[in-house]
Amino acid sequence: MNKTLSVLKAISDKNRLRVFCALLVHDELCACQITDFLQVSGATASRHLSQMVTAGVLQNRKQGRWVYYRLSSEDPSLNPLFKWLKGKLENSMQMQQDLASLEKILLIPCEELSRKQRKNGTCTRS
Amino acid sequence: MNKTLSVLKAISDKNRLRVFCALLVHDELCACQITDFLQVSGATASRHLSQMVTAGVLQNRKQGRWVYYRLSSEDPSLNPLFKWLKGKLENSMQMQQDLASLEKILLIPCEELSRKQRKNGTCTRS
DNA sequence: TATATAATTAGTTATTTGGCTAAATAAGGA
DNA sequence: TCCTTATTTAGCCAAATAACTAATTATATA
Repeated sequence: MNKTLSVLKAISDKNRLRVFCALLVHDELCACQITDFLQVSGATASRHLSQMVTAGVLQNRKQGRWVYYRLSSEDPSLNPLFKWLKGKLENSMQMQQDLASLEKILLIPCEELSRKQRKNGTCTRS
Repeated sequence: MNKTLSVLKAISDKNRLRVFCALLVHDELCACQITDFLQVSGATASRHLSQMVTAGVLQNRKQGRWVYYRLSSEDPSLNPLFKWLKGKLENSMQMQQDLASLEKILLIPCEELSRKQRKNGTCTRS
């Protein structure tokens, strides 16, 4: 039960659920892209992401200085849950808006995103 | 998305998930039985239950002074989630223990359960 | 009608959670 | 090697949450 609870907690926060949705569509996103997308500090994004990894919802890989996140394929028993969430969320307004803003973010190279984040101290969409 | 979030929040607390599990097996339980089962004050149980009703996970019916709760059948789109949870949880240790203690609770008439709860002020299993 | 009582709501308190900044870590390039 | 920099961790604070007791509401029955 505790394992299941941590999975549920990992997706029952708005920002974490938004990340989950984003990864339903774009199978891999960099930490800096997720930070820009959520409009929170890098530290906050990082904490959300690591909670999701710990719960087994996401997995990550490091490539140079960048860390890329994707939905975990480790535990196939989560698939029905993922599928259900996809059905529930794919037509939500929030998700539509998020996907639109992601399109723009994905046009910007990671170096530039990170530079902007460093400069702004905290989240301010240019 | 907010609707889905409130469903997820409704089941991502340990005590609420325990209630959910109990109702997977016993399709209807009285508030006083749930209170005894969770070993919390009646007020606390009541708040958990009403949160689950508000989220659309449970429904209730009043019969005299007693209120009976069951899983909601209002929104069939929740069924896949319920089914998934059932599969994940039915073999958990916690659920086994909970079902065992429920068996004992169900032998006691509601009047007596409530009297005990009133007397004890707060939760203490006899 | 008055009393007893099951459940809920109000009000309080302690804990948890989510956000921030600053410091630490890890990796690439001069 | 030393510097830059993407991410994570540590430490702090405010808001949300879950627990309790006490007060209220709603229902049955004497």
